[in-house]
Amino acid sequence: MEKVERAAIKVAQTLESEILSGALSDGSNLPTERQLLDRFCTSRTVIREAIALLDSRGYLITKPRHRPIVRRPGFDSAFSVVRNAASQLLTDAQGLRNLFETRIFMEKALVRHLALHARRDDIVQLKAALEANKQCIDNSEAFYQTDIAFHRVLYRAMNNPIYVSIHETYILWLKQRWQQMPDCQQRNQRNYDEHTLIYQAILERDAEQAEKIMGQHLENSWQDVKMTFELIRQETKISEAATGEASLLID
Amino acid sequence: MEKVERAAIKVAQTLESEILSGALSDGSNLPTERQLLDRFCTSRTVIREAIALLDSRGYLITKPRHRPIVRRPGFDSAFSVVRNAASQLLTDAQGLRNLFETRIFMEKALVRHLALHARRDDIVQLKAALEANKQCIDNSEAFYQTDIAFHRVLYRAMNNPIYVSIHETYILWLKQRWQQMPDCQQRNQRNYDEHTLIYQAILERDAEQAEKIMGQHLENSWQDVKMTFELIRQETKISEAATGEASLLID
DNA sequence: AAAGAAATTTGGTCCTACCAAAATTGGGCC
DNA sequence: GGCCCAATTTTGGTAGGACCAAATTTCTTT
Repeated sequence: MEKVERAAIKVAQTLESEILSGALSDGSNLPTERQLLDRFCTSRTVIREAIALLDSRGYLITKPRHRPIVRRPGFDSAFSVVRNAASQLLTDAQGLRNLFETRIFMEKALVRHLALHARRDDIVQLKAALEANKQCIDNSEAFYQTDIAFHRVLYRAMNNPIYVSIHETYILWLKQRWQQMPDCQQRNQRNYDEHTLIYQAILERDAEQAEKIMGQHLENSWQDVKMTFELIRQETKISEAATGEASLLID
Repeated sequence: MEKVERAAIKVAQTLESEILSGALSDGSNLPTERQLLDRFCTSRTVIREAIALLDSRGYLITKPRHRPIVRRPGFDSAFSVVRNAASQLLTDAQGLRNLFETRIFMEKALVRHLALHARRDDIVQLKAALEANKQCIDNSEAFYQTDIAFHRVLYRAMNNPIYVSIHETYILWLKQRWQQMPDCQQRNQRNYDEHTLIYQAILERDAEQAEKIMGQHLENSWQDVKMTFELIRQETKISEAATGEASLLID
């Protein structure tokens, strides 16, 4: 179509189609830059630019001094791109709340759906996840993992990989927040209890109840997240005050 | 933290923080590469790499032979990144269905929410969108726009910009499909009727009914989308057959 | 003051070179 | 033969210079 197309884009498109067609198989290494340079009869600049492009679109995963690894993109890679793009929005309290709100909305809808349409197997998995969750109440790290696993069952039950990717993205976004939360066995217990109530509501096919409990559950979680947020604000305030003093001294 | 960090990343981070702080104001041009080169005491290679990075993360919009334009990212830019990343998945029938399924799920949940919590203003906007929709039944292009506008009201009613971005992304993904649909006034009429039923259900605060109609509405839409998909498949089949004949002739 | 021509700047591409980190090779040892 | 460690080669990251065509700016002309 367009004759004036940047060279890197053409190379990237060629490689992209080879990745999609399987000529470059998933998980294998990309040829070295000098090999590609040779093959495409172009400069290393262009090759490296093309690699950067493919990386940004999720066709490759690159580590600083290593050969790029080919990755046939799925929905997860699509979402891995948003992760970076939105990362900055998570430092803003309102942005994070907006995001968390969509999660609440999503999971409320999920449990409603499950309460109405859960199959036997879904129930079994939920039960198992709940049990694993119970075993870890006294271990915050392990509890966090099983907590995630419990929620993941909800997404998985949709039988559509996109939901799983969405869940993983939420987790990734919230991970840094969780790492700043203090250990609190009481919180674990509360979360477990709420999980149990959700499970029971689904078991009893009570969509209203399931949705309601999930709403409460996640609003409670939000309070935890918000708390870490305010902790940080206090810290920065303190450090600002400190630098303020320093500047006074300088004056 | 890490002493072994790629130079381009450091430059990108510096520029990123300047964009976020407003030192580089939204809409303004980035300094020329040579100016940046001078400022950061590094090679043009690194500068260009940093620019590519910022571009891929939505902090800049670049046109081939022009200065990059600074863009303070919002949720929409975050989603604009997914648009590219997922575009290839839309050529796969299963991928598109998975995507459409999430839209159905989302909008069913939206109308349920609206039926339960719509405020007077939301109703007014829905009514207006519906009326505009009605006026365009005989004009597919205009109908398409008002159709989108009607659904957009649902997302907007959540008072959270993320929902709007999600909607825009769905629209963008499906746009190319719609462009391949044949004009069909009958289809417009059907869609309008369904919109009306949804509106009425919300008006009557009948969440179940609203959700049900929305489900039917979007499943019908899916049939339209799917149809365009099969049209393409037939065409490629035909062209393949043609090339097959050609090769026979060559033999 | 507006329009057009000339000069300058800038982005895209190419090349060469260097260094440190990986990958590969080659021994030497068990 | 198989395994581990050192020497060697290859490779990715960065620097810096060069060239061209497209953009931009400056200057001239009307």
